[in-house]
Amino acid sequence: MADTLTDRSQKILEAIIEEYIATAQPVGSKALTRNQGIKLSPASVRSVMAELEELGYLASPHTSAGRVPTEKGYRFYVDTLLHISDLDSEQKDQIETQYQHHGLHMADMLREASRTLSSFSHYTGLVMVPRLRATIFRHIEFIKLSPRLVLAVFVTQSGLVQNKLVETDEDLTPRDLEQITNYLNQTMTGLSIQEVRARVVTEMAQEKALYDHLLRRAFTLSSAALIDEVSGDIIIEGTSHFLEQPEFSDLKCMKRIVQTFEQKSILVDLLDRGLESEGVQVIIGSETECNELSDCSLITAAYSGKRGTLGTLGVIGPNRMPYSTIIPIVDYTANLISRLLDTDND
Amino acid sequence: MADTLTDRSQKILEAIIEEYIATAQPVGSKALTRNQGIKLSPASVRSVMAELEELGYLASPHTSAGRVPTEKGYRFYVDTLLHISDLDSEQKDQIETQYQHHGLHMADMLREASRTLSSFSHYTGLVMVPRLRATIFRHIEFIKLSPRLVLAVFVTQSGLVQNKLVETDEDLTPRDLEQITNYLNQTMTGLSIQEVRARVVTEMAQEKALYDHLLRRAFTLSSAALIDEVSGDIIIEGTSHFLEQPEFSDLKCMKRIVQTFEQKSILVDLLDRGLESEGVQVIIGSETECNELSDCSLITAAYSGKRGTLGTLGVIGPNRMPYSTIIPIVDYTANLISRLLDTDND
DNA sequence: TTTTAGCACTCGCCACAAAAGAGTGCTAAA
DNA sequence: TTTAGCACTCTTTTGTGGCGAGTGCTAAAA
Repeated sequence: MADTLTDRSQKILEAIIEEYIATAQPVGSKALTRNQGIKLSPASVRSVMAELEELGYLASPHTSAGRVPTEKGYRFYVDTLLHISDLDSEQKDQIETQYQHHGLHMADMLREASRTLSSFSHYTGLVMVPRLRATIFRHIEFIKLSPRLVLAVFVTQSGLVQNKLVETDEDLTPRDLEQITNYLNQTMTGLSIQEVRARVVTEMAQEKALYDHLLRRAFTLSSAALIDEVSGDIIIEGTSHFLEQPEFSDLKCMKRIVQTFEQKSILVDLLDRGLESEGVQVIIGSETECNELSDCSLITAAYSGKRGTLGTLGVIGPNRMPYSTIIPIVDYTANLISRLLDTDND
Repeated sequence: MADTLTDRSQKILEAIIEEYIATAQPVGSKALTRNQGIKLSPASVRSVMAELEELGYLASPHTSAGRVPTEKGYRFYVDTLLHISDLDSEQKDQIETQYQHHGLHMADMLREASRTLSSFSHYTGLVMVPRLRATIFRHIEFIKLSPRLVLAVFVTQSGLVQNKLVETDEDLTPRDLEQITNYLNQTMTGLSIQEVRARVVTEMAQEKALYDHLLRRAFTLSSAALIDEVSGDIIIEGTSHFLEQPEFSDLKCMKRIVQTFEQKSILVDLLDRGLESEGVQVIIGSETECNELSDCSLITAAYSGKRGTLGTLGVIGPNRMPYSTIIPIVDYTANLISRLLDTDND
């Protein structure tokens, strides 16, 4: 197929998609000629529309309705038609001020990011909490709570704090713990968690370490403390915006989506995809590879700390999203978070 | 008004409410005589129903529909008609096993409680994270992250771990921090947070403390670390169950409720109410004193640790909830959590 | 006195039909 | 190549009548 659409076809496709995004109604030829700067008669537009439908960019719900973009249509729109403008500085300021009243705590910041994404986009905000494995060791501390119970507090370079309760088989003294703490902090600081883990494993394997009681304990404790959660956590805000979308007025369908959100794991996978990419990613409909989300699209971007990508954040909504306004919001938020993480915990 | 309903009226009211809870349909006189062990003719039932409507226990949506319980009806039902049975041991086991795969971390346990409440009740689970002020000091630790940045890790008797980043105006050495940590842990362990706070305030006010550099620092740091969050946090699970309720098929109304959930603060207030009461509380409809929740009811119970009430948990759903099955679930869960908190962190 | 059967009445719900409206594709003219 | 005209299709809306469920009242039965 000659997939190179003529200039005119592209203009019309763009106009249709934007009209549909704005109204959620199938758009007809007449409506197009009325609203936009399209200088053609409805009849001409119709022939182009028929062509676009033939090529799979549009679909008609039924004979006497207008046209609706297909996923292919959205994809083409996002890839080649869309011109995204920068946020105006007023909006940037507005977003930025949301973070000022918050503390330095990374968790608070990420929650606020999700809220902000949601309230500025009017869709649902998603923020993935950094996977442990993506982080850099900064500090670990073991606190003895009771004879066999130790609280491991682990702080990453980016300021993420993670607690884990560890049961020990021997009664370690505070002095032991202090030594272990000191040892680990001296040797591990600045290493990535992968490196730390690898180190723990190899050193534990070497016999010489096994002779050293202290070291063995240190490695046992730290490996218990640094077990990665199976799946990363995710912060979802603004689910209620989904209830505003006319396309989800069907309660059955609505419920499936909300349940998928509550499960979280699927969203984690989707956000994971954006980890390695630069800039803003758009996942449309069935590209989610999840039946429940086949009418949803995600706009995601990765955020990073001092050393490399930490996680991703974004917005999820119906396919019919105003990409041109939301992409800059996601982009700006990701950059803002990266900036804050860079400077905050110096 | 002679508010003492006759035995027969009560029976009929009970039957109507239970029928309505089961079917979500207005119940008519005929349906009643068919289903239940009511040995009266529809006509007799009708006259009783008219009477109950007169007294405000029932309402009719329109002439040719059956009757629907009013809030007053539900209230009466819950207060005097309801006979709650214990959970059978099978269900108890089922609930209890949910907690076995989870670690010792209190936060995980509370999240699991919310999930369990939701999945066993088929409504929405709510768990309030203990307010700092309701807890007992167990351990505090200050970790130096950078010259002016200290991470305060605070552990309560019940095992709740709370982090706070504190900016200091002077560059404290690890040695300083250790001394401060030791001092606080020696003097404060076992005190309630109120007591700790009071102590910090009074000691800071005494001049003699001000001369002691170490002490002053200790109190400054700890008061910064122990500031109560304005509102407690809350764990909500199973919002999607609301989408199953026929009474909320109106999207507008649905959305208002979900938004209220997202805001959390209103739910926090509602859960707060149960803090001082023994046993299970039921809040019905407008008793929530929140317009958005005027069609919702809450079933809550307080849970406690070694020393006194820590927080509350419960279920929220439509007024038309099967109170008789949910009350035992909430009750049992609250007791279970209390038990786990008592034994876990010895 | 209490309960019940009978009956007229009200009202929402549903199915069906007709009309209205929106949009299309095709064809022929500009 | 573009456009006006037109017949056609299919949804949506509106209206109507009948059905069913349920009620309140009254008079008879227990």
